[in-house]
Amino acid sequence: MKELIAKYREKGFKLTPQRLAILKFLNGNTSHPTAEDIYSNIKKIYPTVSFATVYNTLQTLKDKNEILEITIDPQKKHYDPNIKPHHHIICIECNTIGDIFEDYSEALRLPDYIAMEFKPVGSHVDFYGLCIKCQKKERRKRQ
Amino acid sequence: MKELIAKYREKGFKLTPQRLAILKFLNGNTSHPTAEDIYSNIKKIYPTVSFATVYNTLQTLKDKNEILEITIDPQKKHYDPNIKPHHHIICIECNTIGDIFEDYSEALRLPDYIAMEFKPVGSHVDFYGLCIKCQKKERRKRQ
DNA sequence: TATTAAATTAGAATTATTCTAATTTAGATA
DNA sequence: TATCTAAATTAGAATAATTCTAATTTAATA
Ligand SMILES: [Mn+2]
Ligand SMILES: [Mn+2]
Ligand SMILES: [Zn+2]
Ligand SMILES: [Zn+2]
Repeated sequence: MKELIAKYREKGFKLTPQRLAILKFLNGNTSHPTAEDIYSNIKKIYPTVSFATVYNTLQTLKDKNEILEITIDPQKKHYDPNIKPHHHIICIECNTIGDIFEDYSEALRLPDYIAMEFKPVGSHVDFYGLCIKCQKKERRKRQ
Repeated sequence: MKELIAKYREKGFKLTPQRLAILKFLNGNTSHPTAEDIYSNIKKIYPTVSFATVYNTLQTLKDKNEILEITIDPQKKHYDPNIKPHHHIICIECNTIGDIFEDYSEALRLPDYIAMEFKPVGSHVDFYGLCIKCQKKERRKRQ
């Protein structure tokens, strides 16, 4: 907590209680929350917090490279405080997102022809699957 | 054109003029259009066409595995009539999407620990980059 | 303590997408 | 060919995610 405050103060963040609550919620969070998830969590502590604050804070954090915006879910954006390069797997039933810590960069060579069209700057692998919960539900349904 | 009609009639599509216009627009299209792109193109020929028709047709095509929905652009969905497995690169400036025809499946092995959480069913690589147009704009700006 | 740039807020606006319910029509059938 | 009907189309409303606005508050600084 102390370190969190120190870290963000160093980076020139103005540390309001709402922001701190958001930072605290995100810190070490591996659940890939949506803006709504963050909002409803913060609202428990600061009932008057607004969506604008959540979105503004997320934008600031994106700008300062403190979080990643994840686009694997077609319904909505998810946010990830883990900015170390990694990949994701999403459950095609319930949209739960899991982390994949593997370095595929060596294998993900682009074909030569693409250099005429794009200068690559990064990559990310979306895996699709069924989470255990949804596997169990499927099995139940089948019987 | 004849083949298009034959193909979709076989699959049990009811072939309305609006649908045919959509199918014709999508056929061989490598631009990864959005629903809006499709709508405004079809509107030129059928001025009374509605967004509902575009979305309904896209849904039907998805259900019958004739198109892919692409989630690489955080702003909106794009559609791809090329259903052969391939990957995409998106321009981080203008959102132009290009195709990457490379088979990375061999390299994209999931770590063992993930089997406890997910049963994988597929994967897709999102590449990020700058398209040539945007590279040129950047250069102009720098000078 | 006073100052002020930045953050917060409620609520409106925007944008993408989905839904609804009335109308039309493609394709099957007689 | 005329009739039938399930499926498709439509306008427009509804919903949901996100962004914007403009008034108010506040953290950090001097
Ligand atoms: Mn992650
Ligand atoms: Mn493609
Ligand atoms: Zn699941
Ligand atoms: Zn571009």
